[in-house]
Amino acid sequence: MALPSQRDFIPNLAFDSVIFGFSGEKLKILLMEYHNTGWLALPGGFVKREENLNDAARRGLSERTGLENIFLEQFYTFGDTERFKPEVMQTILSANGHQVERDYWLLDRFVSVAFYALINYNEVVPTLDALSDAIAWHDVDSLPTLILDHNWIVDKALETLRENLNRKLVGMNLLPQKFTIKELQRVYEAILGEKLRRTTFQRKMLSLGILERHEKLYSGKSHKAPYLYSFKKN
Amino acid sequence: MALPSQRDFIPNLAFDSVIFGFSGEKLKILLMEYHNTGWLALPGGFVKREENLNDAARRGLSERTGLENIFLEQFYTFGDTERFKPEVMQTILSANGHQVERDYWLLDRFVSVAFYALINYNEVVPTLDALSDAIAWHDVDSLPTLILDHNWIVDKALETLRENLNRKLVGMNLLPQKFTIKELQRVYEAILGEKLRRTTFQRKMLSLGILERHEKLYSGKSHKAPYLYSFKKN
DNA sequence: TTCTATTGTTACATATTGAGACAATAGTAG
DNA sequence: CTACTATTGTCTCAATATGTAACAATAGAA
Repeated sequence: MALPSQRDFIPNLAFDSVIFGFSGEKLKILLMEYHNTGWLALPGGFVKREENLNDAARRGLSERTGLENIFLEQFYTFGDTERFKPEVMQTILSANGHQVERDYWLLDRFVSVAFYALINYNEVVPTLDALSDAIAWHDVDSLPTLILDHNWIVDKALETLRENLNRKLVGMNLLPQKFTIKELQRVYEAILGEKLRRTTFQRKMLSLGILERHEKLYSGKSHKAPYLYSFKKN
Repeated sequence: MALPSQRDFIPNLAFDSVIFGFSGEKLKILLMEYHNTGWLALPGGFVKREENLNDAARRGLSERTGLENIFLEQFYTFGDTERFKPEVMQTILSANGHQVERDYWLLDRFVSVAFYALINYNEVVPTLDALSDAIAWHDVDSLPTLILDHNWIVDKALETLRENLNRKLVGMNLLPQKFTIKELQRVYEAILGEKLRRTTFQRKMLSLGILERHEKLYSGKSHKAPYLYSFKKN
């Protein structure tokens, strides 16, 4: 597979995406594993010369997950010189059988705009890119070491997610359209990393007036069935 | 004065700063006026090849205000293609007597990382840059039209400032070290754009336990003198 | 000494949240 | 069909936090 050409992209500028999903129990993110190195990294990409920055990230997200219309937001731009480790990209490229010149554009310094995305775990079909041979979900609370500053990027994404949880009612994007309040509570708990009180959470969510109540969900378990809810359209 | 050389900077990447100050009554920002055009713009600059992104913004801030150790934080990266209007920079350059080639690097597309800064209005000595002939404070609630998307950048900065006001106790950076609660209240009111209730505000601030009480401030007015406060270190 | 404007604090009503109690109910075990 | 269990939806009461107003203290002016 051909490498991306410098001519098509803005030099020295990249994006990386922290793609969050919720398994039903734990908060997870998607990580790429690079061929022959075992190295793990956030999915990312480059910005085309005639493309909006945010559209580039959305394109990358759709290429990796097959999903459109996803919650996606930038949260920080990483531009420290310590990011500049040409030997990392060099190794990844040669592990893929690519010989490049010392001044090849991908070996240069990159400033990376970081985004976080919230998606419905069950709808995704993770798809590889040219340099990777695996893409998989990993628990955010027990991540392995990632390349460059990617662990730091994930930490910052989580921090932003926590801050935006109530302010932007962001939790909804991690669930299917219809869900129980218990499931919503588990999402909040996974993001905040702490247990919440059931009755307080239920009262709080219902009092916001943003939920629409639907039919009950019969799980087959021997207890009272919870109602399903969806978020009101605007 | 010589133009910046492409060789020293990362191409296609800029930063812009929304520098907030508080006059005692109104929230203000610093704007540059470009020579011979009357155009107004946010102070900004470019990132040196061996310089951290955040350090570049801090350098630009210090060049414009003479201040070090300032509250400075990035809040968004603007990367839409509509930003790309080479005729704007072209006009600014020729108004300054610079003839440049069509492919001159400053005429290319730029993605701009935007920062906001909070400074003590009275300590600043606004300083010009190479292309401008005025730098001055402007009321944020009655801004003129700025070049490119700079009005939009200011709006987003204000929005971020409002969101961070309580969360990060950011208001303190706009005041001198010692201040009265009334002055602090005026800062909050200017940022939020609404009147606050005196007693509630006073109780709230004191209950946070972040203020240290000092001597009284005798203003010469005929009424009870308020206490001066400072923020506790850490 | 009286008066005015403003400050710091208290008091009470109202709203929000913490913590637990309780009835309703879907299935399971007898 | 009845007793039992786990979980849900709702209510109650206590503990906090906030809105609103009252009030005493006080720095200077008249």
